[in-house]
Amino acid sequence: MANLRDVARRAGVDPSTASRVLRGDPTQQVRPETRERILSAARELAYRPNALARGLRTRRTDTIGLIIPSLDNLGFADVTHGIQAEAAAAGRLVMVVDAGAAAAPGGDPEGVAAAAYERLIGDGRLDGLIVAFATLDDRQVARLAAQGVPLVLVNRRTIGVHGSVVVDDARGIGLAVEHLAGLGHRRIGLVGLDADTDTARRRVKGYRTAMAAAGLPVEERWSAADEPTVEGGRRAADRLLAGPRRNRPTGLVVASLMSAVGVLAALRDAGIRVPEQLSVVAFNDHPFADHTAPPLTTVRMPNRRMGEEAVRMLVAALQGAPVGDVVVPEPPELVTRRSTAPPPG
Amino acid sequence: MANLRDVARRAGVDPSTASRVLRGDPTQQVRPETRERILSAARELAYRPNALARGLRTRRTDTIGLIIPSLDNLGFADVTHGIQAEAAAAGRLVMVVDAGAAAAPGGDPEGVAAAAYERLIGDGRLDGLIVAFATLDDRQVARLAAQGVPLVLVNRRTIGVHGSVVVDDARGIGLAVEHLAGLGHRRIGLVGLDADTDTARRRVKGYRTAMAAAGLPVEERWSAADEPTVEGGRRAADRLLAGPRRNRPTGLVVASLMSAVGVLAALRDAGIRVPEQLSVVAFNDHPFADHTAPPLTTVRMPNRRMGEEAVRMLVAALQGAPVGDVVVPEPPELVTRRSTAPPPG
DNA sequence: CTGAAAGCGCTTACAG
DNA sequence: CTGAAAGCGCTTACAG
Repeated sequence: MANLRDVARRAGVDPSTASRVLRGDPTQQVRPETRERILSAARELAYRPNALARGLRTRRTDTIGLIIPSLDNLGFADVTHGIQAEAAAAGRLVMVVDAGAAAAPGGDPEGVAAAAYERLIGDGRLDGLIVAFATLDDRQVARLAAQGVPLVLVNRRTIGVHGSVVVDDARGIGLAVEHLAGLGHRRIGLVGLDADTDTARRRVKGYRTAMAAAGLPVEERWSAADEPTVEGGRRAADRLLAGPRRNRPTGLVVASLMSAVGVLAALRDAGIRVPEQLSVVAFNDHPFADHTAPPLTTVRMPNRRMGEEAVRMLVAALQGAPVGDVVVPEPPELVTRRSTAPPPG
Repeated sequence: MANLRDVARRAGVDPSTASRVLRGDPTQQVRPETRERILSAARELAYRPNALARGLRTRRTDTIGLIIPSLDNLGFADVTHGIQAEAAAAGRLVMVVDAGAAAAPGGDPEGVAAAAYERLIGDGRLDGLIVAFATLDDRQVARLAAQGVPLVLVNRRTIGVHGSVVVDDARGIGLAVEHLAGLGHRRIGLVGLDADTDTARRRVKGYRTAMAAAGLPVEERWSAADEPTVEGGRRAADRLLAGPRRNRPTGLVVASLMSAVGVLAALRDAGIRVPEQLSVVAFNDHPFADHTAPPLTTVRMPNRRMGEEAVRMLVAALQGAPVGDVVVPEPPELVTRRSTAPPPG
């Protein structure tokens, strides 16, 4: 593969001149004919600058890292799409670390994420990092940030760490509560997230606020597993069903799409009809919600925007702009499908 | 951030000596006390070798690229898992190019894939490439291979390109046909893949072979869209429903999981009950098949193994081993759920 | 057992 | 307008 010296030789110039032309250096004046010679030499040799050499010299790799607990979380798919698209638009490569997939069977995704960080960041391969790990321990996030690596949090915040993009979780949960209340439900439960993170807390808070605003009593809260998974949702629903039958909620807001699918499955197994006996709304949308049994009513959060915004913020930060803590302004939207109806009786 | 010189200085040795110790160079003898000094200097300084410098020097980056049409194809999720897990186990980073996500809205994923290839490979950031792009044009694949980049194809083959891992597609489709035939179906249709690729062809061939073996007539084949998507499946089913009512198949084998979901949706919209009036089997499995309406009977292909195998082959190739064209030996498995039953009447 | 030198392929002041 | 030099941080023959 041809390198810069080859191009320069063929064009009869010094490598430094070739470099200036090929990089489009705006401060340098180069005679048009020289530039032409260099350009065609490069073309003829199919020259591609070596990213390693360039990165070593410039300390920029035009690559950003994305640390994510699992690519399998459908509620989060749009975030990834937004990140990928915006990165491509900004000419950045993205290196994805799917902690769940990379962890050994039965292994520890957080450990993997941490190790991946160590490797990627310490390595010098990355200009910066997007951390989309809502369940990652705050201290771990703080440690990453402390290393001085440009870092943007997505879908979470941590005290002390600046640079984050979130959606209005409270408003989203609120929409779900309002929807159920509007249908006439009075006993509305929340299947939340166990993790003690800002994101989980904001969803719970949104639930409380909306319930209060609707003049409804805050029902006992059944928490899903630490991870927003189908299994977590299933267990949460099983716990709910094992409880006393009276005063059981007639409507459930589930704080993650994956858990909602598990809730649906548990209810089906228990012979409880949705929505006739119990209504279910999921936080976060995905095309698959059209195809569950029954199709799930969801709150669509502006997740794609969240992903795009995170890339924009990181790229800006790499260029010296101050990072902020933004809430994506695009409002959540209720997507009404078949899993919600007026309460029984 | 500390570099090798810092470590060497602190340990009172030459950088070359520090390098030998830190890399665990087995050919070199180093006095235990020297090695200890170096090791603790590195520890104290939290030294991390710069991957760019090392890669520039050694021409190895321990990173492999993965080009994939879309991370959203649930039928393919296990392939990605296998790749990620095996790469992590082999100490390799993986750079994923999700062509669908990176393409501009309405843009051309194949173009994106090609451009990404150009950039990544020409760049020197990658040691090799896994191409999991069943619909990518054969010529494009051939061109990639011709560049001399170590490359392994996953889930596809191309004449002239050596190094591939596939599953036994024909056997998988055969299992589906046998399942339906065993239930008593005689008119079994195939919703195939449009793409003119080896993979699509092997699935069609599996269908013909299995039908012949069961003594059944080969039904007209309704092709799905080029891409294995929900929409493609929906359109294919609509086309089927628009045809003459008599001789309509009572059982359908759908050559991709995503299309099968679309088929289910179209049938539901048309008021056709599954499985009472029409049975559906999907090629490829995913936990979500438990949650569709109705839950989908599928053929589980050894996709995870396929992904793992691809990484192993690529890593071996990078160490000089010859590449082969392997079919994953693990047999496909029928996962019986609710979308199949004996034919009506 | 360890050091000094060269070089991977770039970019960027510095000259002229 | 263009060239020569230095250096990014490593590794690896080559000496001794």
